[in-house]
Amino acid sequence: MNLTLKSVAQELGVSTATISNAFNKPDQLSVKRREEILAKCEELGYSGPNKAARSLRRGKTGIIAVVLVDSIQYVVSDAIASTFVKGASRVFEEQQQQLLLVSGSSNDLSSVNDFVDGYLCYGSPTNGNLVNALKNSTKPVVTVDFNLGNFPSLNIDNSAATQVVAQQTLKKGDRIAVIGLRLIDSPVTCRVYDTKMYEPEISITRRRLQGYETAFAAADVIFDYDHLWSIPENIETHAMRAAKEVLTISPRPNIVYCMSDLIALYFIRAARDQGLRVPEDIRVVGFDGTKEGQRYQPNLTTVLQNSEEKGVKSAELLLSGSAESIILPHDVIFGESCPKAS
Amino acid sequence: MNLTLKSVAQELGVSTATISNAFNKPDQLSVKRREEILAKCEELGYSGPNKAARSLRRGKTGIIAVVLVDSIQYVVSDAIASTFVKGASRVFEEQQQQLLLVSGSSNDLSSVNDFVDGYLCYGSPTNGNLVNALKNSTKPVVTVDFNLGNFPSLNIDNSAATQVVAQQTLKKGDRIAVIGLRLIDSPVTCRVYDTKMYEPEISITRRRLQGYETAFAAADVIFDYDHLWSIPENIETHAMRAAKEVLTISPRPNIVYCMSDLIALYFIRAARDQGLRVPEDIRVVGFDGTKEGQRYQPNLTTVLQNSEEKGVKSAELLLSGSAESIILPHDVIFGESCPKAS
DNA sequence: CTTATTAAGTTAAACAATTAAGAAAAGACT
DNA sequence: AGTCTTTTCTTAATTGTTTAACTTAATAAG
Repeated sequence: MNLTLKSVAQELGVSTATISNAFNKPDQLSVKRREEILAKCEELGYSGPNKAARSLRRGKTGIIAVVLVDSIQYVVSDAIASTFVKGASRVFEEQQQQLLLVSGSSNDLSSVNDFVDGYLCYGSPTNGNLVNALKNSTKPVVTVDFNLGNFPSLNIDNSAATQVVAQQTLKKGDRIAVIGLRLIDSPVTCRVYDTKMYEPEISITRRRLQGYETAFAAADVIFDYDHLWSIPENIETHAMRAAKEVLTISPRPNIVYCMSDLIALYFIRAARDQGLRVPEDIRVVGFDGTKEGQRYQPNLTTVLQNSEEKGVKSAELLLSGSAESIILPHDVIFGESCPKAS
Repeated sequence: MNLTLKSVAQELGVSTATISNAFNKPDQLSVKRREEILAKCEELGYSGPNKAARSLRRGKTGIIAVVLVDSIQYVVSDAIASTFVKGASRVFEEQQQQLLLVSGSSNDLSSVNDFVDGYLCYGSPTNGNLVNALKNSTKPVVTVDFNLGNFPSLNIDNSAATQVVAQQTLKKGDRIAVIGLRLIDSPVTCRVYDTKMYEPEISITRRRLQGYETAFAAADVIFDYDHLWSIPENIETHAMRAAKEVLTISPRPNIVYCMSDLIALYFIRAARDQGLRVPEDIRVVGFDGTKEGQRYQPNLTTVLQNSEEKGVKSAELLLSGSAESIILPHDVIFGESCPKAS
């Protein structure tokens, strides 16, 4: 037989309300009675009110869904994303909230919606169904790295960051290439040309591109989208493919802006495989400020964003119930892969 | 106003049972009526029966807890563990089960127990409270990399693996050191000496040690626990610390068995920092068969275990309800870091 | 034209808690 | 002693479903 409030109440000869209060509202009964009850529960092996029933009645579950726009598999193997989860999970642990990891590829949230108190969404939601599901949510939502309707969000100023980097690295007469990440809705690595890109609202990388473009325009450097690549995932295969394509351009670009450190590192590798020197023959800029990028020889010129802090702040934002959005600061790091232009 | 079965039923002038059946048991009502109902629900924005209420009534939630003995932060940053999660999550996705990641540091499962249908537990449960919580669970449990009571489990034969590796690499007169992982209950890197180690039942690394010892004994090589280190976490800091301590032994060991590839790689780095050659001056053996270990120069002699398959098989085992335990096969790889002894 | 069978719905009792409102007992105050 | 508070506990409604058991209507069989 399963233990319930009712069965325990019977056992003790008190009402179910009293047992419930013993667990939830200690001031509603005498100290002595409360101790009796808790002792008896311990003895019987009753571990407290059933959470499903409680949440049904209360409308709260104590579980927060962390929605990862890319599949769970991706996040678990991606350093940036996993650091984000690390930060968020620390806050939830402190505030006694459980964390439910939800893959954004799952298209709808109906299967978990009733078990969670809110959503912490990370990534770039190129998945329209998911966006709709979130929009229609009656529960609190915080978005990270993208904006959605009036939901509070947490971002760094991506376009300002790339604009500053480009402005301070670009020289007159430079031949530019840009390797972007998820700029267009395609499963393959390719040039962008005139393909319709994701909207800046939704895509951080599109905003990064805007920053570059502003700087390019200000420096009177011509930049066409046939020198712009988009890779679908931040992994070796795609990065290498794009790098090799970039290196076939004639005349060869002498500066490459990459939208992640990972892309930048593989680009350097590809360039060296062809006997090119970085930064002498070709300068390379990254984005993220990963440890790998800083340890590498040459270390990367990049934008440092503190992913763990993103996790922490966004989790706090969600739990606070505040409706404000937050812009986190970032740092521009000048490394050997692309020295600051004087 | 919240939409419920009841409110939708009223709107349509039918009973709640009929609406429920429209969602759960299509054969209990006419096709026409069912379509009417589903259309109306769509129109009203009712997305189906509330899951909390359903689980209260049914006693099933459709959520599986993946319990990570180490903190979530650790797993997310550890390649082996994250590959495991990757495999498991694929199976759950296929079988329409949600995955709830639970940190084993949370000491008890009462906060999630009512929301899950079962537990998939990964790691070495050095946390006694957690072990008790699992033992008392009334829900299905599958353990991976350790055994707990009569619960079905999934393991590779750790002691056989290390025994074979040691047996085929050891030479007469070798001076041995072993760098273990979580062999004792300590937060610091240190020699084991006569400290009480975890039981083999619970600790895969203790079982690995047993394999080594069997081989050492068979080869008539003396091995004392003052040449045995234990590091608390599989990360750079601890690995480096242990490596440096090992390298101070005089006379210096000429073969080191490491209980993970990560430890082995950092050991090689530390040895080279001191001008030593691997394998000429000192031979190094790893464990796990990671990509990094195979790509490195020299590539590692190690034991390959397929973590993703572990995730897949254990998830399937849990969902199948079978009570059998599984021993997965492993491979011994001989690399340049420690050639096979002839 | 009965009678048996099947189909299509309804009723009402769980499921395991929470909580507002009320009752009884105990203490405090005049 | 009588009245007013406060403390302590109980009653009973409520949360959103599922499902066994029942009713009614329609169809098939004899």
